[in-house]
Amino acid sequence: MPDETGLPARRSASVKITDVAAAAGVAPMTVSRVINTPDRVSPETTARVRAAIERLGYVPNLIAGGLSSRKSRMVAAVVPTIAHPMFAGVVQAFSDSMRQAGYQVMLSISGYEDTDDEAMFRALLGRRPDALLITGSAYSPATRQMLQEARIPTVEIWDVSTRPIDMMIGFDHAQVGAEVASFLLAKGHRRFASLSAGDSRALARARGFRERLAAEGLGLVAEDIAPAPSTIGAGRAWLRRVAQGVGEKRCAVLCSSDLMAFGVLTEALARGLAVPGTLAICGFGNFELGAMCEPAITTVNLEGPGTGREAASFLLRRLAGEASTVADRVKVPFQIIERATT
Amino acid sequence: MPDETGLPARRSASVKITDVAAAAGVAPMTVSRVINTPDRVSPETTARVRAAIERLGYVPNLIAGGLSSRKSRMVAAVVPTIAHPMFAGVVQAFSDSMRQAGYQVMLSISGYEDTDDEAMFRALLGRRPDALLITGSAYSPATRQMLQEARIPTVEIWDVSTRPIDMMIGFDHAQVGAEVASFLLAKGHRRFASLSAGDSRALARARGFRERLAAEGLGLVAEDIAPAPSTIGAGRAWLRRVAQGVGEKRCAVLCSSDLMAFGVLTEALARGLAVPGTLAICGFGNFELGAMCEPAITTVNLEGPGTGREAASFLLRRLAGEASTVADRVKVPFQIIERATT
DNA sequence: CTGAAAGCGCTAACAC
DNA sequence: GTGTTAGCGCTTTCAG
Repeated sequence: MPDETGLPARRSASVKITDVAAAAGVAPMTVSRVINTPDRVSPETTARVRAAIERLGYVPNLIAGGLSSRKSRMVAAVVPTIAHPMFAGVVQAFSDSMRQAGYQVMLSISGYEDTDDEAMFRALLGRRPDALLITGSAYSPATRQMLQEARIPTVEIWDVSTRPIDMMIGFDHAQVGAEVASFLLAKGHRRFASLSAGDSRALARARGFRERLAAEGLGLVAEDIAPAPSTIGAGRAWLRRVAQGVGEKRCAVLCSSDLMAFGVLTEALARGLAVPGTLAICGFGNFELGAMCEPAITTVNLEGPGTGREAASFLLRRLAGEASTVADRVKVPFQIIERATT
Repeated sequence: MPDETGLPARRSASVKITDVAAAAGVAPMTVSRVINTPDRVSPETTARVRAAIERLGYVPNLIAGGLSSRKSRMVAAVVPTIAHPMFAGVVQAFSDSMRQAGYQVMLSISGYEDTDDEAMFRALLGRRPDALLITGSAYSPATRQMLQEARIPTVEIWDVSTRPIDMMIGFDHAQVGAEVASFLLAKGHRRFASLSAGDSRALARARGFRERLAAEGLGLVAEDIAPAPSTIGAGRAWLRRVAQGVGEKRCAVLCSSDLMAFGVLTEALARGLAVPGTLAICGFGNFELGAMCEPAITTVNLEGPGTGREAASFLLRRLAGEASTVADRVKVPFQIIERATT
């Protein structure tokens, strides 16, 4: 008799391990072994079970398995955006590495606004990820406590300024700003401007930049903030607004990203400002765009994909049972790449 | 007596519903109700339970709950890359919409190579997502069957050329190519070239372009393929290679994306080729870059975020119990946006 | 090498 | 409005 759907011999709504076991004439536990520890099952049994799995189209319920073994084989990743090449690269590399090791990534895009991070992390931790990747450190004390009590390997990337929850891969954003300032000073610049995105790390770079200049007794011709994340449009719009003041004499500007820098560059060329003659421009992030445009943009290199891979390897090592070491707190090196805009 | 860790009065390794129930003096089921259906519990009880939850730092195990209720409240999303603004936009919008509705996104970045899609989908479906977003349609028959047997709402985006598994939001890539050809013909062009990324959909656009021109008795001066995904660098490298042939007489080129188009544009300007005088360029995707660079690039607009949001709303509607309708097969409109490079 | 029993942490279904 | 019972589909543990 055909079932309700009218389809002939339809497979059961969801094939489970007991169905496979019955079909293969073994205990459910043996099916489980064939899947998870095949070397502990005889070749003949394995073959029979495999055939049954194939025939029934069995897809093991990892949720049920995870509940039992207390391992979800999922990891959570939190980034502010993936619209930026930097974070897209981090997420892509991280996700590749984790997937190869059998982990599935739950992605949370947190945005830059301070929305309810506690609710977000609660939703994440409720799914019992085996490990956690977090970008930055703008969480509340309550959230911090929740993360610590989750007692899972956690790596924070993209910053080093706070006491870490667990592991950390990042760098000092203020230091980047300061080093760019030093670099530009060494090139003979004396007039400066800064265009920053409104997120805490971009602002830290702008601050480092400003303070290093202040130490030389120099101020900024313009110091502006655009909503995060930084965009090409924000760069163009900014220069359109400040071109009069900034463009009247040789000036060097630090931008929050190569995207913004490209916007400033494009607007400068459209206005006939010489780059780097009248306006020197430094970006951040070393995106393909900055390397490929004309003139190519001086920037700060950071290895997003490298960070993603390293974060994965930190977590995987911990998941494999290795203890925490001091080396789990890594300062990512960065380099200023001088190109044609300075 | 302190526990093994030596920490004073440390909270249990993991607080569970029975702990909260005991602390509040109620049954576990009542705790569950306070969390999931608060209106069915008296205010006093709710208050007591809430206090216990707070005090113990209870984070409900959604995995266990999901196993019981057969709802994981997770959705899987598969995209070839997130390094491209188009897919980054789709994923970001999709993930926002789903998260607002209480769903967590499991992201799988499949790449463009034909790796083992069956293994990937098996890993995904094993986590029993409540719904599925898939980009494109390059899966094997076995995978297709697996997806159908999962019997969960599924939406395929970014293409319409195949018979869908379930819902679909996309457009005909060959048609896009053909319409760009018509557009360029109408502008008086008679010499053409095409630079395509090597993925099936970009190739379909290139084919549509070629065939529409062939119908007019016109061939292509150059027709090249670069590895997917398309990049700025590939665009520059291509023109460097073919500049002699392509640049000797007025020519119009179709690129797989605005990124590639920007690469071609930049190389053209660097070589002193007039754009659009000598070389006309059309991109695809309507990325910010193409709109903001000088000269701005003619492109095909597609609303990535809109697609992501619509995909989410399709799935959510289905998850809310609404039946499938014909309107679940949507052809996304696209428009040629004429800017300065044609 | 294989199996049986017990239970992971929660919720559906049914009492009361 | 609240509690009890019986699983969800798998793996752990212990026997053989």
